[in-house]
Amino acid sequence: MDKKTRQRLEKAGFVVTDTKDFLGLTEEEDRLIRARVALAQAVRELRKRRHITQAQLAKAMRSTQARVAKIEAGSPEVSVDLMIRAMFALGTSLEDLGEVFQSA
Amino acid sequence: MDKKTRQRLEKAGFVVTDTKDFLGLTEEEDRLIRARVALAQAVRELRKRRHITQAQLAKAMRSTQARVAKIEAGSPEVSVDLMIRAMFALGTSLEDLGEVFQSA
DNA sequence: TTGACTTATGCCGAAAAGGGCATAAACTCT
DNA sequence: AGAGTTTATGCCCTTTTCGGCATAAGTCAA
Repeated sequence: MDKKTRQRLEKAGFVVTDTKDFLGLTEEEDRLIRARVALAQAVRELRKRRHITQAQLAKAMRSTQARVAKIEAGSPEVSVDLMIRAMFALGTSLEDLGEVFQSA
Repeated sequence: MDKKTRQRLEKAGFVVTDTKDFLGLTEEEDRLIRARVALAQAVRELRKRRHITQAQLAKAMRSTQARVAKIEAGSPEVSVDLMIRAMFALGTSLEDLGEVFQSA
């Protein structure tokens, strides 16, 4: 949201905030969630770029299609470990994995 | 190990390899382990730089001293999630976290 | 050396995360 | 529209990971 829009909204009586403040997250929780969301997106984008289905990725990482769907959805019931395994199964280097966190 | 040393050893009949090949790890497994080791080291170094004990870090991240010891030991029974929580509790940014992976 | 402090290891029961499976929902192509 | 494919959800049971706790082992200063 740009500054002008924000000022216009605030003038109109709205309270403009971000998800972290709105949900009352600590800085640590916020970072963890941002990292998870970034990983989820990265997995989906990379998988699509490779032109493979969730089922194929699942096989490559010895998991299931259902799990991959949950990974990409950023479901809280999947661990960062599993997300990273997905990234590696897609051929991601440690270098590129690092960038995913940095872009979060 | 530098090239000269390696050649000397091979001439003497030794087989020089790395842990990945020796243990027969896949590329994915190797990357995951390297990432975990790098995280473990990063937690310990950062904690020491902050001059706090394992117990203090444990409290900050709502875990236990025993867990922190296992994190720093790179124990397979601790998840990457927990390691990352430790890094964040130590004040690490997403930017810096990314670098930890890249240096692995 | 002994006593405080810190770190390492092991065990337990509880909670989280995983795979397997079924099936619903969404999307594609003819 | 309907069949085929891909993705999303939910449930169950098993495995993994967790905190809590006790205690061993290591460190260091008095």
